Amino acid sequence: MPRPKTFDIDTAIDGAMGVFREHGYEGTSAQMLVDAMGIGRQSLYDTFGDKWELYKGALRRYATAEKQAHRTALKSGRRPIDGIRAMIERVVSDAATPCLGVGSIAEFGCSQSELTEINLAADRDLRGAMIEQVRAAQAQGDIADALDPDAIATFFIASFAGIRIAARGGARPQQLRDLGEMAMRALR
Amino acid sequence: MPRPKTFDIDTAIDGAMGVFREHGYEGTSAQMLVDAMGIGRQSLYDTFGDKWELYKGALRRYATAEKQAHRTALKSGRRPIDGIRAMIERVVSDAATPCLGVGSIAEFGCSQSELTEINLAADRDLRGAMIEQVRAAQAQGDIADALDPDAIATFFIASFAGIRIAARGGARPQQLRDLGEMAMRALR
DNA sequence: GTTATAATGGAATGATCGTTCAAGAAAGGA
DNA sequence: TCCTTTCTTGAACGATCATTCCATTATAAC
Repeated sequence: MPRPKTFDIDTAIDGAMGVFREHGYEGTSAQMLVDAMGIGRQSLYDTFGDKWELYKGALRRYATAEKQAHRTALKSGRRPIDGIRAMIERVVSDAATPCLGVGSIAEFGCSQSELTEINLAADRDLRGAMIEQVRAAQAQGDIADALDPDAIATFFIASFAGIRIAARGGARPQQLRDLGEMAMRALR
Repeated sequence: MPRPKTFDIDTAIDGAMGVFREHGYEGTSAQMLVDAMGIGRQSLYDTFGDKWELYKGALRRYATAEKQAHRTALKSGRRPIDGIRAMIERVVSDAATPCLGVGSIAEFGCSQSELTEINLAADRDLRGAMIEQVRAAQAQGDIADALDPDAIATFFIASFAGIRIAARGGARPQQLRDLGEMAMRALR
């Protein structure tokens, strides 16, 4: 009978994710992946296929985790607007580590349909939760009724990308907090 | 006496810029550059040194051109707020083509000081013009006095990055226009 | 112990990378 | 005409790339 796997696949993917987040797809070599994942080169290819497949796996895992974190923050707090604020503040305080979603879009745009599909699926899910929350906040008078919830969701996602690019470009924490404040301000 | 140069250096750099904008630094090969620039490979290395030097040249040229375009839009219109709106609308309507500034930051972050310096220099210049314009708009009551002009400038720049990433991710023109509207709204 | 699989590490493959060498064609000033 | 330089082209270089082959060791179930 077979010897069971000893290393955890998700842990290995997390290692790959870290490298891809920092250096992008083209900027990452197989050797960097081997080092960061803590497994042998052959195990890498046996388990994940090739570099591209591994990148997709990392992006998939990142997207679902990030989406979940957003939703959790969104549902936190007593009032709907509190959840929205919590979501923004989480992005602000986590902006120091690069975002693989933004990275993949900056690097590939829409040219790789497999990536676009992954990003769009997470986007769609998250957008749904956002719209729901925005509607609730509007019902409580915390967000202007004139605003279209869908446009606000788009605005959130774009603002997050803006904050993350700002952070990657060297913005200081205070500036990032101000950006979060400005985003909140647009809702009134 | 020597034969004068036949190709225009800036035109060649523009060709390189187009490739770098679309594929990033690592995703661009020397052959792609030769094809896009319309010059021989040897001329490329004779004139520009190497790929990295060429990338810096392209970024430098892009940054100054972009900064200038921003300033021109900023100064247009009768009232200061009109200039601000024009600047935002220009970003919205040009968002279809990728931004080399955003691309360089997404790809390298702050790890390459030579790039950071180029981006920061343009940023500093542009920020100065923005602050001036914001103060004028505040004096006319078109932007809330409570807002710090410097924070608004940061917000503009981050919003532009957000809009451009959104566009690169496949956002439709209407969504981009909405993003511009939301950015304007945060100023009230 | 035997067997089947997991996993590692090193060497090798073929491709592509950025870059340079070498030679020739083109073009203006003398 | 003859220089001198520009520019192009193709071949070549060494390095690195992703990937695979191979031999070896380790560990579980039988």
